[in-house]
Amino acid sequence: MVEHLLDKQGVTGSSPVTPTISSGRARRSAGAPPLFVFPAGASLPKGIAMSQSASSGPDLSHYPGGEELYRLRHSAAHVLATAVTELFPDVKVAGGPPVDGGFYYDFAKATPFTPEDLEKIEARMREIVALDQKFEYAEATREEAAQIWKDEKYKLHFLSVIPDGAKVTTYRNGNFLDLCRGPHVESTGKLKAFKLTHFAGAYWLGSEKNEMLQRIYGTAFASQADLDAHLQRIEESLKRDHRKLGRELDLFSIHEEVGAGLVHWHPKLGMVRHMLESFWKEEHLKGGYQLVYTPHISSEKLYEISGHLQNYGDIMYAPMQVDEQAFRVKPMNCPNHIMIYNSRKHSYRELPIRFAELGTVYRYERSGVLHGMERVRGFTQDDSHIFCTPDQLQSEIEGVLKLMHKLLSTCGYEYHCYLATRPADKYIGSDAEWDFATNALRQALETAGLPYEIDEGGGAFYAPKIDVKLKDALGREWQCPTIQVDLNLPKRFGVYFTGPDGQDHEVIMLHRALYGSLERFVGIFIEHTGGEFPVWVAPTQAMIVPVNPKALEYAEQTAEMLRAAGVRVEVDARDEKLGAKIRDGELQKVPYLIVVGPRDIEAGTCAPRRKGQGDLGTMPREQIVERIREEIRTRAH
RNA sequence: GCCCACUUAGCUCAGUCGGUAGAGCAUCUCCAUGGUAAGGAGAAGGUCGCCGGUUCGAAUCCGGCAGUGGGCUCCA
Repeated sequence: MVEHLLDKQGVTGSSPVTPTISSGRARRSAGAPPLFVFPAGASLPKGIAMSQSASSGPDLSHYPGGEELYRLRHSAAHVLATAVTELFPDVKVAGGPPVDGGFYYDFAKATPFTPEDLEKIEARMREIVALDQKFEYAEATREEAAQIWKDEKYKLHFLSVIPDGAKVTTYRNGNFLDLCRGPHVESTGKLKAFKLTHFAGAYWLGSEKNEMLQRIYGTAFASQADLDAHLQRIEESLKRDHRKLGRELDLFSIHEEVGAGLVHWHPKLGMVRHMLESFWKEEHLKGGYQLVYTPHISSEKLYEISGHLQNYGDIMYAPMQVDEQAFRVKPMNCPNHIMIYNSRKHSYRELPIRFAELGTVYRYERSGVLHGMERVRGFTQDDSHIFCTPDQLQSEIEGVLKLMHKLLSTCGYEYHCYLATRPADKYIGSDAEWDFATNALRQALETAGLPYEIDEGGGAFYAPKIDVKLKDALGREWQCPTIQVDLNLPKRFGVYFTGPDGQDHEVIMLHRALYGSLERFVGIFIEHTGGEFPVWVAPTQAMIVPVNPKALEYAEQTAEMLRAAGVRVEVDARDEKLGAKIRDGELQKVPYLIVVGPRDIEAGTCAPRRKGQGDLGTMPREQIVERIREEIRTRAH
């Protein structure tokens, strides 16, 4: 069996290799935990960590969908690799883990796969499933493994990173042998429902310094019904894509003539933004923030002092030469806020000082990362910098978390936090400073009772931070709120307060954005709501629909009642049939369509229809005015 | 930035073998006076993303650029 195996792998060396063969099932029943190999740098599903010890398998219970689904997808990845190596003998195999929602496998291939290749591969996979090949477990010595994969540089890399003392484990199905820690299903026949979904380039080991491999993505489920439901869900999600709704609801546009990643907000989305900004200002003023406004461009000198030019120069727009001085469009607001702070001396009695600005910044993001409103080149951060003493830091963070919760929960979000700690290699400041700042963030999270995950090494080079990521329609995460303790700028700019001792002390600077950027936040908000905005932000809150022109005057009168109550209301006076006006109102996702006709005129009634609920029946006009007013007042979602 | 794919009317899309372009919706005009998801008729609307090449002839084939989409990498 082993010889057969080696032959298929093209191993022709004279030294016989004899891995111990045992079935995965036998091995598990013997009490040994399942093992599996991830390519380093592969994006792992949340909660699944690469185990450092081969003797302790990872906890698969965190895998979304559970361990069984994990096995299924992991095995599907092997079947994919089996099919690919059979159809394309020249490919080199890299790695293929299950990921959230599916699996992938990476291959090195001289020419990229085509859509037709994908069909052939999937067809071959179905044949392999029909063959019901057993997944067979075997252990090998390092020398044996090195011999087996001597022509597979990617596998040799994975072999080289298996920790000393750990077992080298393999799984084989048919002619395909993989360096792998499992676990797998018993045989390929268990794969009842799978589908290859797409393919894309992916850097080897996730580093753009390395060559690009060809990655094929797929998904697998326990049953065809589950798979169909999954595909159906994706199809439904695509209908909530903010780029699609942006066109359909006339919300925003991006123009080639203007530039990629530069958003034009149309009137309706302008109203949504206005409402979110008003709410934001109201809450910030209540929270002791002071509004500031700063220039959009500044001398390049500012960014030399801040260090941004050195560290972020490649994302800044090129300089403009004015009066023999180089100016830059601002990529962040912090230096300007420091300028305001440093324009005079500050006593410890004044602290904390909280400057807030809806500050528009421009960053030259690489073209491949742009994504509708969610990743753009010009955006407005709901930015704030808090200058405080070390003693005040923790309570300030707590205050920020409280404010963040108010904004996010009002918009209808549930969220979870990441505590991003010091990066492994590049960072500034002392261990003591990092510990102090990181502990303050952690303590604040715990005081606030917010669950969080540690994002080890995910901090900025200048600061640990709390990040909150919100999901778009397809479940992709986007970083929105961020709270960062800045260990860098106070030193570079010399930001001090005068203490009770009459001496200058360095301030602690907290940098935070709670929506993150209005563009990204609103983009996700569109997807979160599916374009059905809560009444308090809806551009048009109510549409009066006269049954026929005879009811037009009564419709205007009804609109006036609502307007007087602070409701954004319009009258659909078009010469269309009622059914058509209802349909258009529904498609435009107006929260309240209020039908009025001859029957209502005498009784003073109307027939409102709530988006998502349908016809509410006939009621006095005063009643609907009150209902809508209340919904706006409470910012119901 | 990298890999792959795509770009035809305002929107969603057809367009065969290379022979100068089509539908539905939206828009405009007229007719229809209507109670909860599309009333009817007609008109107008396109330098087929841009630049170059091959060809008697290019939406169609080739190259470059731009933009968009899916990923990778990077980030609010």
